[in-house]
Amino acid sequence: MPTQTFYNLPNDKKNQVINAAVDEFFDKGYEKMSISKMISKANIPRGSFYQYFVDKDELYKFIIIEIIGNRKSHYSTRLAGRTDEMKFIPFIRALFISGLDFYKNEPKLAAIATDFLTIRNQELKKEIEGNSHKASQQFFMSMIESRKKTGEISEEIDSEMLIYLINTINATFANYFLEHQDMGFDNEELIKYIDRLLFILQNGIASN
Amino acid sequence: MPTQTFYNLPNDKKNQVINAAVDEFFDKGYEKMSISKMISKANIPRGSFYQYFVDKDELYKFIIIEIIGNRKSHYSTRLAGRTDEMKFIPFIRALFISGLDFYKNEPKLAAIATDFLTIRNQELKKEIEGNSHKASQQFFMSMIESRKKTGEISEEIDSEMLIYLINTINATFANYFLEHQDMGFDNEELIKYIDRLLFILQNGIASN
DNA sequence: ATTTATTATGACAGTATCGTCATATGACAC
DNA sequence: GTGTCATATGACGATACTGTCATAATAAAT
Repeated sequence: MPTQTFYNLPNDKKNQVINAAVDEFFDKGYEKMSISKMISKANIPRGSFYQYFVDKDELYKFIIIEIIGNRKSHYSTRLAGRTDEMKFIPFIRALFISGLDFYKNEPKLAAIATDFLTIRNQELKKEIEGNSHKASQQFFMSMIESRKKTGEISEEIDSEMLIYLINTINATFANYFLEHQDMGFDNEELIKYIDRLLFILQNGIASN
Repeated sequence: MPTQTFYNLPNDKKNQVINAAVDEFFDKGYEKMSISKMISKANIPRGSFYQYFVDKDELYKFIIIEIIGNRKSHYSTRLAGRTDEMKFIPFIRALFISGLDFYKNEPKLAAIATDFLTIRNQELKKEIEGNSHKASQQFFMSMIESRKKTGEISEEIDSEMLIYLINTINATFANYFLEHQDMGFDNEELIKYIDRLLFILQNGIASN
């Protein structure tokens, strides 16, 4: 995380650094991202960077947790209120669609967030995931359990596996956009994809 | 791909190079893998390497396509014969299990193959995927279509989306092992996981 | 005006990697 | 034993990046 010095900076300068860092991480990914290049993009002297951050990992943590985390929660909190009333599939649908929104409006941040899922530095990854992972796991779990009681979800379903499946789908959806950015999907089409997927999730593949 | 010089090498030396390359790619992943380090592991002089391969990408292609591709097909051809008689879900089950086998018997190769799915060099990725991608897509497609005719799979299912879902699950299963290697799963437990997942795929989450 | 604390700056040493090239070695042919 | 391939070798220049440190600039305080 940044030093106090960084937080004390005038906003303009802070944003220069943040924007350059986001650009670099977006371009090169965590592994290949170079502090030297980001410094010259941000137009700050080398020494200054090391006054703001200990090293690349700290910069990365800052971008993922503070910058992306905050931006992301802005999208997902729209959902948070209404979860109790919602049925499960519509909730998942809303979740995926809010993911799409994030991707459309903040493509760079979304791409960095997706890249984060594949970084090889497991220690760093776990440190960044921290408790947020457990929290979201528990949130899903209690939601699924309650929907089992109302009969919406079959008791036979393995809850953990369902969570895993949903996260998986969510992650690869994001990946899919990354690799097909050129195709310029429109929103309607994307939502059709989601609905086709949710249909399978709801009904399974079997006839009747 | 390698030069003729490389293919002319005595097997021992060839294997030295292959093993060192596999080790390095396994350790560091495509992005961070260093030719210098692999050279010294393989105990060959720097100049020799450049007599065998143009650069890292060519070495990578060789490892993914020739080394891993061949090894992998060894596992999947066990399946290939019986696909006609099999029902869809048992086929997918067998597919996942053969994936597990590959992972258990060739963990390094499997990890490299998984890492390959996440490389950022899209051009290289597509070049390596080449036609094999299309071929497997078509194979699945015709299988699904035929199972729709027999009534095993509902006509309402979007075939393309189903393929996507299966590939997704397959890929993240592999990822899951990578990140939890320490846990030393036994085979039975793993197959239980697969069955729980397939149950969802078969029946959906809805009650009845 | 001096002192004190904070921040800025960029030259520098250290390290890692890359791809090349001139030269050496070996094997086989005539 | 001379010539001709094919292969081996490792020193080298080029490039890129990292983190540090001595020094300079700035602001605020007395």
